[in-house]
Amino acid sequence: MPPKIGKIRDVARETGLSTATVSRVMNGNPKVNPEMRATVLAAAKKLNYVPNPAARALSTNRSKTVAAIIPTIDHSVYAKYITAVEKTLSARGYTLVLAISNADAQMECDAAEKLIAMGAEAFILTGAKHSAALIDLLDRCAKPLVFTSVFDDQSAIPTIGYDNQALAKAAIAHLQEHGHRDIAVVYGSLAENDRTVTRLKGARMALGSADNTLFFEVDLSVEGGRRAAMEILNTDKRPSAILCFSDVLALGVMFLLQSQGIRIPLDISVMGFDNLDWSRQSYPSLTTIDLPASQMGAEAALQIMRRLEEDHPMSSLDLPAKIMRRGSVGPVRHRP
Amino acid sequence: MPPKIGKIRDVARETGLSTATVSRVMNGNPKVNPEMRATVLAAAKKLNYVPNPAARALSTNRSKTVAAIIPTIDHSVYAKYITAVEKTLSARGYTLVLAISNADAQMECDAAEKLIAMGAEAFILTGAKHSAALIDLLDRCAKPLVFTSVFDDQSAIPTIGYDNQALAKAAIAHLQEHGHRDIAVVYGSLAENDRTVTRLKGARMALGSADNTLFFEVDLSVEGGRRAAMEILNTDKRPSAILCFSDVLALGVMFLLQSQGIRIPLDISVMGFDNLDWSRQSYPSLTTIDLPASQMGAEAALQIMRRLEEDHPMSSLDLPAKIMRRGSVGPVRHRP
DNA sequence: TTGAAAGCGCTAACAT
DNA sequence: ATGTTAGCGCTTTCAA
Repeated sequence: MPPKIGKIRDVARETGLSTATVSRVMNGNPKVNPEMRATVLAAAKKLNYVPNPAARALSTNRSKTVAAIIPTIDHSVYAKYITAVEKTLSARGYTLVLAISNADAQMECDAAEKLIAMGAEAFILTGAKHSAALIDLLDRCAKPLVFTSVFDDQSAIPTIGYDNQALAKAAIAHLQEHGHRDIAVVYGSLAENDRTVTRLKGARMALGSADNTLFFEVDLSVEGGRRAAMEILNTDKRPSAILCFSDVLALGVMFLLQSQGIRIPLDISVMGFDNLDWSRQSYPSLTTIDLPASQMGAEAALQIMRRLEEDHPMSSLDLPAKIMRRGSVGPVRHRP
Repeated sequence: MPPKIGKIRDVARETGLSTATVSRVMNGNPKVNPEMRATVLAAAKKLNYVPNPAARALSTNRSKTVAAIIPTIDHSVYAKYITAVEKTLSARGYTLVLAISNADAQMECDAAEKLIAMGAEAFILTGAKHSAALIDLLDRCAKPLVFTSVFDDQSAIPTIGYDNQALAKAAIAHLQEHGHRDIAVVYGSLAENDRTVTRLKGARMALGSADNTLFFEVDLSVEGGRRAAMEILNTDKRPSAILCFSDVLALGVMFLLQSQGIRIPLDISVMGFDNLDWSRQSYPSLTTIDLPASQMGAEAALQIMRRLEEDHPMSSLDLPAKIMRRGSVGPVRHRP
C-alpha cells in the first residue's frame, strides 16, 4: 500500500484555494488571511502533505544544505564541533552534509566536488591549509566558505576559531612558570595538520633559543603518544615536562609513564591540548587547554546562514580558549 | 561575477545533440555512441556543467540521500560506524545526512520528521528500541529502515549488528574462567540504551543466581566510571573484578583505581566493551570486546542501497565480535 | 489578499 | 543510437 503522500495540488483542491496560497502558507508568508492559513494547515495535516524539498530547491535555487569537511570524526574535538554545527543548522531548517577527508588534500577536493554536485550551498573546512584547487573550485562556484579551528586576522577567507600560536605560547609559558626548562613537545603529523604547524611555531617562539627542547612528531593517537614517551625516556637528558598538542597524545604519554613507574607530575609533568571529556577525570587529572569547540561550530553555522540569507558578510572570530590548570603539571623538581 | 554554471541545454546546444543524449551520458547509459559521449563530456567540462541534483531528484523521485540517527557522536564507537556508513554511501554517489538524538526518543522522532521532509530515502537507526510513533512514521512513508548495533533474529525490522546478550555472557564467562566470583557490573543509563539492557540481561543469565554481584548504573562517561569505582571501593565485600559495558566507563574505573593505589589486575580485574582505539594502549592494556563497528556501518549502507536500487530485501546480520584478552584481567587472588 | 500560469533543470517515455 | 516532449512539485511574477 503506497503511503499516499499529498502534493501541493491536493491541498489546493481540498481547500478550494490555489497552489500559490498553499505555498504561501507553507512558507510563512505573512500576507495570507489567518483563516485561510488555518484551513490550509488543517488540510495539509489531513492529507499528510509535506513540501517536496527537491521541487522547492529547484524552484528557489536554494538547497538549504551546508557541507562540512573534517579530517576524521574519530576525535572528540571534531565530534563536539560538528555536533554544534548540526544542531545550529537544523534548528533553522538547514541540513548538514558531512564528508571525511582523512586529512588528505586530494580526498578533500574530491569530496567538495561531490558535495557541490549534491547541492551544498556553503562550506565549512577545518584548518586554513587547503589545496589551491579546492579554494579555486569553491570560488568559481561562488560557495561561501569558512575555515574553523584557526583564527587568522590576515586570512582572506574568514576564520572562526582560536589562535593556535598564542595558545601554544601560553602553554609553554605555563610550564616555564613551574620552573620547567627542559621540555619535550609531542605532536601529530605536521604534513596533515596546519594547526599543529602553527602551534609548533608558537612553542618555538616561546622557547626562544633554548636548544634543550626535544620535538617528537608521531601518529596522532594514543599509540603515538606512547611511542613518543618511550623515546623521551630513552634520551640522555630527560625533560622535566612534556607538552602534547593533543589530549589524545597526552593520554598515551601518561599511560606509558605509568607503565614505567614514573610519577606524574612528581617526576615528569604532562600537559595536553583540547580538553577532551575525560581529561579532567584522568589520573592525574590532565592540565590542558580548553578549546571552544561547540561555540566554534555554532558560530560558523550562524555566520554561514546569515551570509546565505541576508548576504551578511562573514568575518573572522577569535574565540577564547583557556588553560585548565589541573594535576598533571607541577613544579620542577631539582635533582641532586 | 557569477560563476556561469552551465545547464543541460547549454551542453546540448554546444554539442548539437539533444538534452536526452546529454542526460544519458551524464548517467552512464551504455547505449550512447562513444564519440558522442566524449563530445558531451568535453562540452560539459568546458561549460562547467554539473547536473543539478534538485532537478534530478524531482525528476526521478530519488534523492540518493540516506539518514542515520545516532545518540551522540562523542563516542568513538558511533564515530567509527558512521565513518564507514559515510564512506560506503559516498562511494556509490549517495549522501549521508546525520542527526543526533541525544538518546532522546522525542528528539529522534522530530529529527526523523525533518529528515523525511529533507528527502531522506532510508533510515539507519541505532539500537532496536524506538518510539512507536517513529516506526509508524517511517512505515507510513515507506522508508526502508535498519537497526544497527544489535542483532535480533526475531526483529521484524532488519538488525545489523552483534548479539549483545551473548557478548555479555561471554564477558562474564571470561571473568569466571579467571576464577572471579565476586563481580561488579557497571553500565550507563538503562532508560536511554537498549543495548545496555540486553547486555545486562546476558550478564544476569551468566551469573545465575549468584547474588553477590553488584550492579552500578551511572552516566555513560569517564566520570561515570570513576563514580562507580568509588562506590565499589566503599562496599564491604569488595569484588575481585569489574565488568564495564563500555570502554569509556572502564577508563574511568581504571583512573580511579589507580588514584587509590589499587593494582590492576593484581587487586582488581577490569574488563571493558567496545575496543576503542586507546584501549590496547592503556596501562594496563584493557581486556575488552571488539565490536565490528566499521563492518556494521558498511553492511548497513550496502543493504540499504541494494534495497533502494534493486528492491533487494534486507536481512538481519550477526557480525562477529570477539574478546580481546589483554592485561587488565588476571586470575583472582585469594585473600587470606 | 488571492489566483493563473510560467518556469526551475532534468529524466524518461515514446518516436524515429 | 538519438531526438521530442511531457511532466516531476514547487515558487513566483503578474493580474485581478
